[in-house]
Amino acid sequence: MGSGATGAAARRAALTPGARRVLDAAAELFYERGINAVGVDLIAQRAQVTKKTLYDRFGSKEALVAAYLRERDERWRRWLPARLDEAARAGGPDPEAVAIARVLATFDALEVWTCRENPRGCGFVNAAAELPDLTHPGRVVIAEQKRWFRDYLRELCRATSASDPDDLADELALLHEGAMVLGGLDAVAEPVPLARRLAVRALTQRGLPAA
Amino acid sequence: MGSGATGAAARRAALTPGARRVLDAAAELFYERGINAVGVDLIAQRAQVTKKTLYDRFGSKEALVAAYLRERDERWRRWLPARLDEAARAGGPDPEAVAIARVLATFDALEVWTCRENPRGCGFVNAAAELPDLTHPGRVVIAEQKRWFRDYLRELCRATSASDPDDLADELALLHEGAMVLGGLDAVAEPVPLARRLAVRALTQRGLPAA
DNA sequence: GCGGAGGTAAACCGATCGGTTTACCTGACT
DNA sequence: AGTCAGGTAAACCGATCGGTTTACCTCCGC
Repeated sequence: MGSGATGAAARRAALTPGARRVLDAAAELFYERGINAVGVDLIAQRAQVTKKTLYDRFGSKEALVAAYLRERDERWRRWLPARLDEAARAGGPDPEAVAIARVLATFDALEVWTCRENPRGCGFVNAAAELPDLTHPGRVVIAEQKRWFRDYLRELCRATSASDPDDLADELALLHEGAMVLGGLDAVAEPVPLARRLAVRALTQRGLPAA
Repeated sequence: MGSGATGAAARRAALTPGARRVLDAAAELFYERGINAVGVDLIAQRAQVTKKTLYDRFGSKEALVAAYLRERDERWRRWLPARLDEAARAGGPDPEAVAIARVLATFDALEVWTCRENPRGCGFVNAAAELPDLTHPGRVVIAEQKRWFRDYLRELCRATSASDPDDLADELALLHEGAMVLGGLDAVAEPVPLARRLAVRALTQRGLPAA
């Protein structure tokens, strides 16, 4: 753990070309068809790799599932803040206004993200449905992801002058989850804007001037 | 469709004792472990029935999955309105107040329901995660369930003097889904009260006196 | 020039998958 | 007395599951 690249980037770069293809194929298949419905043989075939290579790199299907979820989580953690920084730069000089803009920008980001990556609903919620065992390594990643997002929302809310920002963060988390689920079931036409309007209301209720 | 019992009750009563046990066992196992993780052999064993009986009564696993979801849907459709009628009777003589009480009572009902039947999140959302094929008979039942609940919420909202009641109903649906998902992941301590508070805000925003 | 990492190809393992078949038994209704 | 629905018990089917093994090949760095 000395000098040079560390953490997520290092782990990603450390992947063998074959392993990279395996993980990509697994990600696509697990999300689109469900984890238990996809066998390792199919993954190996899609990745143009033998099963031996798959097991040499990942050890087990369980571990591959965890790797899939971990990478999905990392992508989200890298992408979301970048997106919010963009929105913040576009805002005015007023720090309070910027903080509020960042909170609401999470919904604009969600809109883009769900279109691109979540047509079948939240990958973590779907995975949790298939992994009832709480000790499964994938379940641990899911718990970490939900925890991270909650804490991130708290940060954003605390940056505003909202009363009870932690409570506000929980409300926003609920709105995000609801929008993703409804989007996956297409039970409602435009769930994200719906959630955003509810979020605006939650902000104004707390005395914030939400444009 | 002449005299005597009809519809759901008839379908339920029509079940053979063996078939009844199969459906009960399947419901428990499908919900707790996931649909694809449960084999027909295990279901038959739990129901103390041979596989032949299972296939004689249900024809296929697909059909059994659909029957499981259909019964879950029927239970919910029977239970929820009964619950709301209770809440309405407890309300005062003012019809507007009663209508509002019924809307909010959906969240009190949800609280009870999730404790009793949904510790692992919404059974329909979980099932949808495992059934990517939109033509699967189970998927059809899921679509019907979401549709029914949406329409039911619209009814409730239209009974109030809320402006744009259909839109309000969509918001409430989103809050319900969000609360169920968060409850299943226990990412938040008390998701249902959280959703209920957001619902109250949605009502007051529309000029309704939500107690 | 040699060893080890990364890989292919393919056979193999026991277990389980969804589903079928044959033979026999039981109790209720006609 | 006879029929038939609802069942048990158990063998059987081909396919697939997650996972392992053996043998061989290739390229890169020391």
